[in-house]
Amino acid sequence: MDPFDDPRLTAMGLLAEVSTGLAAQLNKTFSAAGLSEVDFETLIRLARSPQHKLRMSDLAGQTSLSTSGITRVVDRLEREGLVQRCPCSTDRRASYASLTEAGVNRLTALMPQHLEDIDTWFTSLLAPEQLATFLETLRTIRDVVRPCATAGVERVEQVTTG
Amino acid sequence: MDPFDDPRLTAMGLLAEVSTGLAAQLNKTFSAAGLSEVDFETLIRLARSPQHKLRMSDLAGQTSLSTSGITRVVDRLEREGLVQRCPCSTDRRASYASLTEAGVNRLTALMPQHLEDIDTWFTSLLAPEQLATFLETLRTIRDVVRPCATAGVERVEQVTTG
DNA sequence: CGTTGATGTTTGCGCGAACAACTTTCTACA
DNA sequence: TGTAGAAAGTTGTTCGCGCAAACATCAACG
Repeated sequence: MDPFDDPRLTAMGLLAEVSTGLAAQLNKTFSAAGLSEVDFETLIRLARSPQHKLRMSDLAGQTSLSTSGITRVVDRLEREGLVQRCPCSTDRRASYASLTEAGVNRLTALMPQHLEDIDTWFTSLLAPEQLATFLETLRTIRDVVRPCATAGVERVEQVTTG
Repeated sequence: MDPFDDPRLTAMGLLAEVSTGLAAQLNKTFSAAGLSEVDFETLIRLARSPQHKLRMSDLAGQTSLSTSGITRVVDRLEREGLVQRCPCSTDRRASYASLTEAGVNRLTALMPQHLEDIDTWFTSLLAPEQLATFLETLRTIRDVVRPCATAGVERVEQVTTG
């Protein structure tokens, strides 16, 4: 038998295809707004954080970019005026990246199209209950593969499942 | 109200986190075998193709790499002896990339660990029925976002599980 | 209070991938 | 049959990102 024909490979491949294919579709809207996928990811993480700001390393933790990668992304976004660095009052090593008004505006401008894209290529394809089940399954996996995805949001104690 | 707190954003973010987080876990095994994620993706696509070979552009279509990207990947893999180019008998512009025996061996060697990884971080987390439902949903989305994912296969669709 | 090690961020460097231009070959059409 | 245009693949160029080293600051400890 062919050892490369395993249902687990198929399952994994399917997940990868969906993720990259979906990302490719959403990318169109990003680039129409002059943003890369990474740019958008960075901006939206800031937008969804308290006071629209986050420490550089927390940003790195949330985006699966390295800290040096975040430095460069924030450099670019700052040059475009979408983000600004501001010092941390309690730790002079650290700095916050915070959304500027222009950054909020840029996000706000593309958000309707982005949400429509997600609908078109993802959520509207599924019945409400099917979507809920799907998300529940994703959460199950997420909690295992990304125990630290909530860095900078909260201090969460992680329990090993034994 | 915060316009950046939409369930669709959460859903999309969850899917992205799962996909990248899972990929990061699987990557450990790849690099232990001296392969990058892209290398592995390329090799496995070849392994799962008839006669273990595929035209360069079909390879590009299946891997979401550009054709020039595939050229370089195959350059590398050929230098390592895992893949070899051979001309297409009916079209002298085209060339096939085909797995060498060394390539098959390399894949065979890491496959047990890879399958175990998929189990550990993905499939074993879900009940059989839950997994089946999950894959069904993934197929639904895949068929919409990636209509051409089967380029070069031309054959049948995979067997539906259950 | 100075030294040592840890932590947060930035820079030097190299690799890998996309885009566009180019070469070769195929196909269509007159 | 000859020409135009399309298609497959490779190469030049550019740029983004990760790794490791450097730099700045903090925390601990004598």
